[in-house]
Amino acid sequence: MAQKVLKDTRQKILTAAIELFNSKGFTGTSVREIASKADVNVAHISYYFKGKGGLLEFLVSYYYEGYIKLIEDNYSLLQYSNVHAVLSKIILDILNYQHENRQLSRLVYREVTVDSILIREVMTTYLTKEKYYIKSLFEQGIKEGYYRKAFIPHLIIQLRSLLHTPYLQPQYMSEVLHIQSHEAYFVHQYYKELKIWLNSLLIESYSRNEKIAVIR
Amino acid sequence: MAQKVLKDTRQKILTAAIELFNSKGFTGTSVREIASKADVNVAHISYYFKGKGGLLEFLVSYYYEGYIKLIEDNYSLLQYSNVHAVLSKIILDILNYQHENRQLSRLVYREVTVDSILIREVMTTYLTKEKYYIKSLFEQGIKEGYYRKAFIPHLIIQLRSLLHTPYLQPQYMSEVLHIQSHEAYFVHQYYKELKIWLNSLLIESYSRNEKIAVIR
DNA sequence: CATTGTCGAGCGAATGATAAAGGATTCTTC
DNA sequence: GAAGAATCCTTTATCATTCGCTCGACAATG
Repeated sequence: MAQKVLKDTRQKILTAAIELFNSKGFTGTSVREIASKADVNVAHISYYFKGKGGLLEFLVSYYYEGYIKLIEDNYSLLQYSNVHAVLSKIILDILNYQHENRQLSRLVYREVTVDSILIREVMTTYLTKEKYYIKSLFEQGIKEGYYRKAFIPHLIIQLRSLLHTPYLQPQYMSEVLHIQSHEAYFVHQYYKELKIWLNSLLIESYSRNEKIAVIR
Repeated sequence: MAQKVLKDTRQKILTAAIELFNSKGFTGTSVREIASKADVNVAHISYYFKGKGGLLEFLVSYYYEGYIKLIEDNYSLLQYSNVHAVLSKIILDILNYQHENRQLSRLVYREVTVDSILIREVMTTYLTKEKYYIKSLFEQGIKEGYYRKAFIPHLIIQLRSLLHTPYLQPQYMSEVLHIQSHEAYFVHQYYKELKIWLNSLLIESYSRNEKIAVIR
């Protein structure tokens, strides 16, 4: 009877869980809190997600599915473009992806730092893929003479650090640095910074005349 | 009776707590686990630290006390040195500090990303100080013409990202990138990378002839 | 003796999970 | 389209654990 609810139960649980996991952490949130915030019966969480753990697993997988797809899509454009342009575009897309999924980003990046079986699985699937693509791009860039020689794993950790940290620490960004990282404008601003970092990898002759096109 | 125990109860609790908070997170660890691992009675935790929360508070404060002291000590050397040298030394010292307190670093950096009253206090005391010193150094560097003009808060978040992330994600470092960030050698290697980043802030004339001395 | 440290026991509250039963909806078959 | 079956969704109530914390007794120390 009555009108159909706008959000179905499943989606309401997800929304509430993201918000609570984001602000209180996974282990710091109880299923009753989630059910209460979602205005839903407690049993639904087990019904739809096989318990609290399954809920986190779903969220993490969902996040990294989109994250990896984004990288793969850009990587496949390599045949029509060049390494530097593709990397730039990946950086921009990841920033936007994080911006659109701010709460989810923070909780995923945080929970991924605890020791657990789930996390180990995530690393061997998604994060290994991420590494593969980024590594390939840097390798090609070096091979083709665009980028200076460097220890690639160190480049990867630097890139990841720079990309993720602002979205892992939004309260620090706003309350200490007074940067409103949740505003869309931040993405543009910060993207410029990361471009500078990426350009610093270019060998001098290329960085001078900007021979390499940039996708905008 | 018997011989005096090597570690006193208080210290045993701290050691166990660091290990458990590090691997399972604050809310993911119970006081009973800590007491059990420390081979100590549960009541001791409340007796010495006023409960589990007080234990975390102590650890976080302890960590940032050393962290800030390190920065302040270097900052005070500014009168005998120059901005670039001081910043380089701070980077190296922080890396070493994190290396010597690996488990504590990870747990502090993780717990600092959850919303809580404790964290808000930490930010307004320690992290504001950190920001003050780093900001001052960058400002002076720019004013004196060493560094290119830049938006300083963005420099700070970049520096912090690059410094902290490897110690926030040691499992990622080892299992995905195959970098043994827990070995002392990593500090030296990674320091070179951060020097490159810092040098990229130098304006061209300075970066070319390396006029500015580097503390080693 | 007074202070400090240690210990076991247990309190009340909260935790994650599920069984059982009923309701709602969809699908099958005629 | 109607009757019945099957599936899906929702609710209530409750289970067994585990949570953080503290009380009161006891031992060690100075």
